[in-house]
Amino acid sequence: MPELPEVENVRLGLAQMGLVGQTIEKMVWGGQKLRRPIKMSDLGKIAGQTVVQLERRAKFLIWQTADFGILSHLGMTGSWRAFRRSDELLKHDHIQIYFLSGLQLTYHDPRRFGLFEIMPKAKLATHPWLTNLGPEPLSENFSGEYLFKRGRRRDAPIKNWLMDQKQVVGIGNIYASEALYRAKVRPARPVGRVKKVEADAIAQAVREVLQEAIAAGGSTIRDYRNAGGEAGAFQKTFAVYDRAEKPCTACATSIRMRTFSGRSTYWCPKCQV
DNA sequence: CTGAGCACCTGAGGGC
DNA sequence: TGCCCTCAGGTGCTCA
Repeated sequence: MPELPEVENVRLGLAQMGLVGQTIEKMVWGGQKLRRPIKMSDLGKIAGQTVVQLERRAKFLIWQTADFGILSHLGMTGSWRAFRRSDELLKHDHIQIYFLSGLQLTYHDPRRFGLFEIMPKAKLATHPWLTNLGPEPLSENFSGEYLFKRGRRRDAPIKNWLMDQKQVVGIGNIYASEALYRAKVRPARPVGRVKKVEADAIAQAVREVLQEAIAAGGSTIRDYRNAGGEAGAFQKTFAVYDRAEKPCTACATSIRMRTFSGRSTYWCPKCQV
């Protein structure tokens, strides 16, 4: 489900609710494993800890307390919702975090592709989930030049390369198609055959699409909700994603779809070269 | 090493 | 109504 704009909106929402500064009373896990089992012993250690920092890196949410780091990845269908304490649980609610203030956070994830782990703070920096990640697409470290240089002699379709978190993080199936449409480059083009000017256009398009999607509250196809339970709005302005056979908004040509490594991919055969 | 395919899960929606 | 099939915002493993 969530790509960078959705995770960023969850982070913003949690920050606005004042998560930083809240003290954890207890954490409860329902027992169903996500992508990996959650270590029960870790949950007990977190009681009494105060959240001092909330960040996003790639598609991970990172919480820090004085002594611990908490990593959360939403997978395809994960969401955190915040509300005043209540014992009412929905199906697929897996983790509850109770705060002394009365705030409660619940992790909900029907498909259970998400990840959740608590670790001593010192282990955060070297955690395997956070190593081998490419640059943040909205940082200076991601540019057309970076794409052009790193993509040389690579044969993978540019679309797959953009989704590879080792190359650049945060871009998933929706925003890869949307960014390539804006950059006017076909998704099947091998990265190694992307020209420098095109690489510049792609990097710029990635930044624009992600920033606009963040501002629109992310994209909601079915599951995504922010921490307040609200859907995003960026799906209303998709140029190509999920628009197979519909007219291109620029030239009216029928939008084409095919799968790349098992993922549906959309483009305009006339606007994109 | 690279790239492709599949596995991991549940639920929604379409065809019959 | 119900069954069966396909598909879904991700990623990690295996295999050629």
